[in-house]
Amino acid sequence: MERNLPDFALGPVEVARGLIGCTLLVHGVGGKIVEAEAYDFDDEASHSFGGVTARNKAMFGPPATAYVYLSYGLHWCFNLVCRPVGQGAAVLVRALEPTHGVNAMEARRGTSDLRRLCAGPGCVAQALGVDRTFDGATIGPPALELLPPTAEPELSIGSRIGISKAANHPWRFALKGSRFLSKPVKPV
DNA sequence: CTTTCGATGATCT
DNA sequence: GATCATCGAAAGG
Repeated sequence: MERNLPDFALGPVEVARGLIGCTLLVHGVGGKIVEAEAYDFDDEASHSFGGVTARNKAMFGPPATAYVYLSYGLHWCFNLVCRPVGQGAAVLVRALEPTHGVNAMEARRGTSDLRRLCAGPGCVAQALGVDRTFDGATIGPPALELLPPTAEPELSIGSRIGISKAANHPWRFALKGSRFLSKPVKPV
């Protein structure tokens, strides 16, 4: 059964689920998405909660564009914008299984530990060379490519991590059994 | 294996 | 002035 890219006409929870198993490439470098979290438009934990600001305005742009922000003053984090249009819903890409351009990623990350190369949102952005210049960018070659899964992924589902508000929603999705996750998914 | 903590700066109140 | 969708090193079991 052939799988497709997630339908960005759907909300962030469906898109986050659908992104697992897709391949994300930035200028040809990246890997298979094994972990993603949904941030909805009416979600207290979402940067969009409370309306448009200078930082989050890309979240309110068209679906299938990027929202990139600086976390803790140190780490870039990469999101994909979803419907509803103009409401600020997005999916945070949290971990990849490295497949393309491993040498480049090792150089950027300063490690050759394959397992930790893209294990966490800050690590993903660093490995792929993502920074503020990608904020608001539209998905499409050559800079930003998203390829569909080659097989039906089996999922693990858990609560989002690293947040203090609205932490109870089961909006963290992962490829079951992957050893490239930022953290294990707690059993339901 | 786990928990704790410092780095570091933009953002928002 | 407080918070923060993080990371990695260090210390403890």
